[in-house]
Amino acid sequence: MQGLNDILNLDKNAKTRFVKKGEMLLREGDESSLAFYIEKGLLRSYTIDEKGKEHIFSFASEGWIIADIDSQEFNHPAELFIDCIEDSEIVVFDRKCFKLADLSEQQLRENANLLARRIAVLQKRVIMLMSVSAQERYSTFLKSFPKLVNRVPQRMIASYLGITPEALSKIRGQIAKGK
Amino acid sequence: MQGLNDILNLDKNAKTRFVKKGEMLLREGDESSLAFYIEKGLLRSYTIDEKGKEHIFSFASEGWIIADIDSQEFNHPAELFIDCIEDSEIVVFDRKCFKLADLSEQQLRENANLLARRIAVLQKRVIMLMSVSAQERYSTFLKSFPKLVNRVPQRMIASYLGITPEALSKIRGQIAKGK
DNA sequence: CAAATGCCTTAACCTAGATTAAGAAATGAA
DNA sequence: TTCATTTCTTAATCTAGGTTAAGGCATTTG
Repeated sequence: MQGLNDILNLDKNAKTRFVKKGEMLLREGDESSLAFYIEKGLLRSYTIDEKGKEHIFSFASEGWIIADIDSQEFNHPAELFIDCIEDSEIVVFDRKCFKLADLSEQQLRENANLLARRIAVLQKRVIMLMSVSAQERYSTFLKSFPKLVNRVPQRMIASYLGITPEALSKIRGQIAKGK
Repeated sequence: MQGLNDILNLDKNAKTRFVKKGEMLLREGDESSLAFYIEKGLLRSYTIDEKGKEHIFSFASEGWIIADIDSQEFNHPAELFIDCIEDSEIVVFDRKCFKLADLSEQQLRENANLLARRIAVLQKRVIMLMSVSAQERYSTFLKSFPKLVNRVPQRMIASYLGITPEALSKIRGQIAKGK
């Protein structure tokens, strides 16, 4: 994962901000190339469909970056909302800086690393969504993000897994009484 | 999309190969950092689950690159199989070269571009898999890849969409008789 | 503190898509 | 060409997970 120092090198204007639970940092439709490095706390990115239902695309806690890379890369307005699940301390920086001609080789390499890791996560996620049951997806989530489980509300975990809170509750019940 | 010239610059050992329909280029478990640029033809990458069922992760036709970026980035054995849907002409190159210290800034920038675009595709795919019906996913596929529709067998399109061939056939039937 | 709002669970019912099966059409090999 | 194999379709049945609804806990907020 890309660290804070790297970001401060990439964008000299990066600023630390303290944000409150529920505070919205990016809205669908925004023309923004901002990204957020989480110093402390927990954020999420998500879409809202025509029926008003939220679909969580990612969580990001300490040491992670959250942004709408898709729309930024193609200069589209944001598809994702980003807001805070906990009061958080974040570093706000501009991903436009990642494209500037005056980046060093070292910085370019770090950027490529960041992107490659994100691809890895997404590749796994797509394969999971296509091939395994909700129960297995939940088990995998528990193994992959053990520290998030107690910080993220159930309904958001359900949304991340692509199921309803009711379905997750049922699955948890089944696991509790020994499968 | 990264072009052929860029690849030849990145890996001087890149070689053109003519491969037959059905020919397997990468197997799950392989320790390989090969990637394939498609000059002409059509390849696919996919997993096979415990029940022996195939799940297609991606197609790649003229001008595209196909590889198991996840396992390559983390030096894991391959999770994906890659084989040919049509007789194809491809350029085989080694993604290890993308990490070497002597790449030019220009080449690093092209690599970052390639990765960012892949992220964009995957972000859209994850959101689709989580939030829209099989029928809508098929419609989106038709719009996104109109040239592939007649070259890829239905059952593979179904697999890419995360549904069974029977379900896709039913959907096509419904669309044919005016929704 | 109490009221209010959200969060989690349970349970009854419903539906999209899976499974199974079988026949028709296309493809390929000899 | 013929036979065999794979692909596509249709239809009957089944099931994971969605929907709706209602009650019990938490946690905000005044």
